[in-house]
Amino acid sequence: MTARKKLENELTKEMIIHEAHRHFIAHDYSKVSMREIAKELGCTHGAIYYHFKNKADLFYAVVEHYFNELNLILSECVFQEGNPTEKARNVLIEFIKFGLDHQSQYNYMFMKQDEEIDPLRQNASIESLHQFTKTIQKLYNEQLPNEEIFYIFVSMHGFVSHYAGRVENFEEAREAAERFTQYLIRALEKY
Amino acid sequence: MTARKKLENELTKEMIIHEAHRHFIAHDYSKVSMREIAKELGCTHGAIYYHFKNKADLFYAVVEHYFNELNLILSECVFQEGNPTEKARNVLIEFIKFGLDHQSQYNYMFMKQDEEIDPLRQNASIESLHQFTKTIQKLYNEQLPNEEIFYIFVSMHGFVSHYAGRVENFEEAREAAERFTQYLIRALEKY
DNA sequence: ACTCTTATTAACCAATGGTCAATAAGAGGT
DNA sequence: ACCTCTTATTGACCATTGGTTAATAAGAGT
Repeated sequence: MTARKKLENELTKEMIIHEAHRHFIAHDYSKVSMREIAKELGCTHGAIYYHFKNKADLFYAVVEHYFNELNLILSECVFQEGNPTEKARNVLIEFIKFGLDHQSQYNYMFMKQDEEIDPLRQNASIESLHQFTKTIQKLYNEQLPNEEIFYIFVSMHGFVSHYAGRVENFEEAREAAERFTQYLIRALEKY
Repeated sequence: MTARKKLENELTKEMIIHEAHRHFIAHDYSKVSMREIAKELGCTHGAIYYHFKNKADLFYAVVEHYFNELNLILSECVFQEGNPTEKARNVLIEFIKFGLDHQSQYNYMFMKQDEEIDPLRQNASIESLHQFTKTIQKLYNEQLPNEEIFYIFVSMHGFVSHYAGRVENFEEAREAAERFTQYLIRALEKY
């Protein structure tokens, strides 16, 4: 059976995700309504429910992209120039940069605890921690205790979640982030 | 003018806060409705709006108590037995304990970024950070750079917000918390 | 008795997430 | 051309929500 030809203005999941994304980066989950999104897509909100089972489902489809993006960023840090220390610090910086440049997403990826959303997101967020640990281990020839890396992760997470909402983007917290990552790496290497 | 005698079943702010508190510790802010609270108080939700200008206002009245409690806990740590290092670590432990034993509240006190709530809470949360800094400084004879203490605060905050939702209470994370605080103090004293 | 203030109700509003029967319209077979 | 199957979409509908407001009840002071 050949795939049915899309009508002129037929809705696709991608179109919906794209539009939803625009709204979720601008406003909190609870402030974004399915009707708003539908309006801008030129359809009724009922149509969205044909493609996504509910609001949380649509939201997760949006956030999933960000997990992929973050994992990519982290894994690419290894191939940049510099010694292990510099590279490791860069991993931290990039993580923080991601967190502060995509605050709403970060919020949902790592912070928000909401039954409505959580089951879907749990795995992806653990996966990201794994990715982070693996990356750092590689830089230090697997010599560090995983626990020590976990401490770094947790602390870095604290930095992001503290500055989120207080600054608009990473740039505004760059200096603080640089000092903080220096502090973290120092602690790591003094171990 | 003598204060008007309360009717038999007249509503008081305290009654409302008490009932609201019961709901907010059990469910997320967005899941708690003014009508639920009113129902259990035996009044209509309109009556609550006479005492509190809106839901966020009521919520903050609930959370305010927790800021006071936390500040009290932190300030009392100084008077316990032990050397400065032990005392300092105890401050961290107590902070984490508070965070993990009152997760929903902690969430709103330090994490949630919501225009609806934020303006009210901003000051109190900064105040808590001040309290923390002052306490630690006192223990180390004002010898530390404030920035270093801030790093500890941020990291500790990261620990709490990572474990929140993953454990039920402080007890379940006690061992991890003890190792983590050791790590933090070590980093602080090696400065 | 009258007035003032305080507290509460009940009806109302606009908005929300979600459901569903009805329907439009392409695809395939006859 | 006609019928049928499937897919996509509408629009009416529902319960629930935060919030507003006119009406009202009732104690206090004069």
